[in-house]
Amino acid sequence: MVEEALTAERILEAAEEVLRRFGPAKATVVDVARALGVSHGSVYRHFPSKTALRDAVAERWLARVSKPLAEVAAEKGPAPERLRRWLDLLIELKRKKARDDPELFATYRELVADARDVVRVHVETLASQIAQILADGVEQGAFTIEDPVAAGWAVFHATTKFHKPSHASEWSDPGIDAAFEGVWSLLLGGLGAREAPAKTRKKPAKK
Amino acid sequence: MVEEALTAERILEAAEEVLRRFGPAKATVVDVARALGVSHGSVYRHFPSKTALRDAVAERWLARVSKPLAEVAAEKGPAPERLRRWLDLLIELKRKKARDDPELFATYRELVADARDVVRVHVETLASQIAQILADGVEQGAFTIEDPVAAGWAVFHATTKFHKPSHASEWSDPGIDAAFEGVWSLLLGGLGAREAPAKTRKKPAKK
DNA sequence: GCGATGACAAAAGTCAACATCTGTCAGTCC
DNA sequence: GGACTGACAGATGTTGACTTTTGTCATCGC
Repeated sequence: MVEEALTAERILEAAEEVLRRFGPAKATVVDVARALGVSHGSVYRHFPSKTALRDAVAERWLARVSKPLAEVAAEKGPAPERLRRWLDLLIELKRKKARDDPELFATYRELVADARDVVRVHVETLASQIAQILADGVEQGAFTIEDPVAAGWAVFHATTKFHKPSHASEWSDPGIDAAFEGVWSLLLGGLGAREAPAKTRKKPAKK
Repeated sequence: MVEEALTAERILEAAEEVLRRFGPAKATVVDVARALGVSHGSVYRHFPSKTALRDAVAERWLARVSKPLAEVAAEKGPAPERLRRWLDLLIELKRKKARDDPELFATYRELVADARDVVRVHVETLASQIAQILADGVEQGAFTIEDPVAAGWAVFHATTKFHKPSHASEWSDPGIDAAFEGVWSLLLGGLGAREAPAKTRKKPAKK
C-alpha cells in the first residue's frame, strides 16, 4: 500500500505514455497495467472499457488546446484583434503539434476520430469562445452582427481548413498563410468590423 | 477489325463500369480488358499504368462537377445571386452523389485521393470560376473587393466544409444548411455586397 | 508493319492457422 | 471487506504460404 494508490489520474498518465511510445494500434490495456505495475484487471476498476480509457486520454489532449484559448477569449481588449489572436493561437497550436511530432499527432488524430462525443463537446466549447469574443465586439461597437452565436459557428466553419486535423497535410502548403489572410479578410468584413469607438489600431494598410 | 477499334475512350468507359461494379479495391486491369473482350496487354497500349487509367477516370468524374458549374459562372446575371447559385449547385452536386450512391461515392473518393495532380487542376478550375463571378460583381458594382482571384480562393476555402468529400459525413447533420447560411452571410458581407445598381432583389429580410 | 496477344517475373493481396488482447469474475491477500 | 489478481472465453490481430495482379516483351496474325 502507500506506494501511491491506483487512481484514474495515474492510469491516464501511464496510458498517455504508452500511447506515445507504442502508437494507438499497438498500445494495449496490459501495457498500461504493466507500466503501473498492476494487473490489467485493476485498470478495469477505473475505466469500464478500453474505449473509455482512450476517450479520457483524448479529452485531456483536447483540453490542452481549449484551455489556452479560453484565456484569450476571456480577455478584455478590442474584439477584432482578440479574435485574430484567438484564431492564430488555435492554428498555431494545431500546426505545432503536427509539425513537432507527426507520429504523436497521428496517434492523437486516431484517438479523437473514435471519440466523437468528446469532440462534439470540444468543438462546442471552441465555438462558444468565439461567440463570446464576438459578443464583446458587438458591445464595443466593433462588430455589427445580430447573432454572435450563429456568427461564432460561421467563423469556426469557415476556418475549418486551417485548424481541423484532417486538413493537416495542407498546412505545409506554401500558400496556406495567404489563404488564411484571404479568409480572415472576408470574415472581418462580414462581421461588419469597423474601427473601434476610438483607441488602438493594429495593422498598417493592406497591400 | 471493324468491331469498333480499341480507343482510350472505350477503355475509360469500361474502366468506369468495372469500378462501379467491383469497387476500387477489386477492380483489376484484367477485369477491364475482359469487359472489352481484349487482353490486358492491350489496355497497356493506351495507358502506361493502372494508376494513369485510374487518374483518367477520376478526371472524368471531376469534369462532371466542373462543367455544369462553368455554365453558371459564365452567365451574365447579378453576381451575388449567381455566386449563391454556383455554391448551391456545387454543394448539391456533391451531396447528391454522396446520398444517391454512397458506395460509388466512396469509390470516387478513393480514386481522387490518389490523383492529387488531377485534383489540383480541378480545384484551380473551381476557384477561377468563383473569381470570374466575383470580377463580374466588381464590374457591376455589387462587390467591393480589390483582388477577385484572392477572394475567389477565400470563398472556396471558407466553404470547404460544405463541398470537400472528406467532410461528407457531416453533410447529413441537421444543422448543416443553417451552418452554410451563417458562412454565406459572413462571406457576402465580406465581399462588400450591396444592392446591385438597380434590378432584382431576392431574399426577404432575415429573421 | 502494327495492333494485339499471352507467357512470364516481380509485386501485391488473400486467408486460415495461430497468437494476443479484451473484458469478466471467482477467489486471494492485506 | 474492498482493492487487486490471474485464469479464462470470445474477439481481434498477426503471420506466412499461397494466389492474383501488374507491367513487360518476344512473338503472332492480319
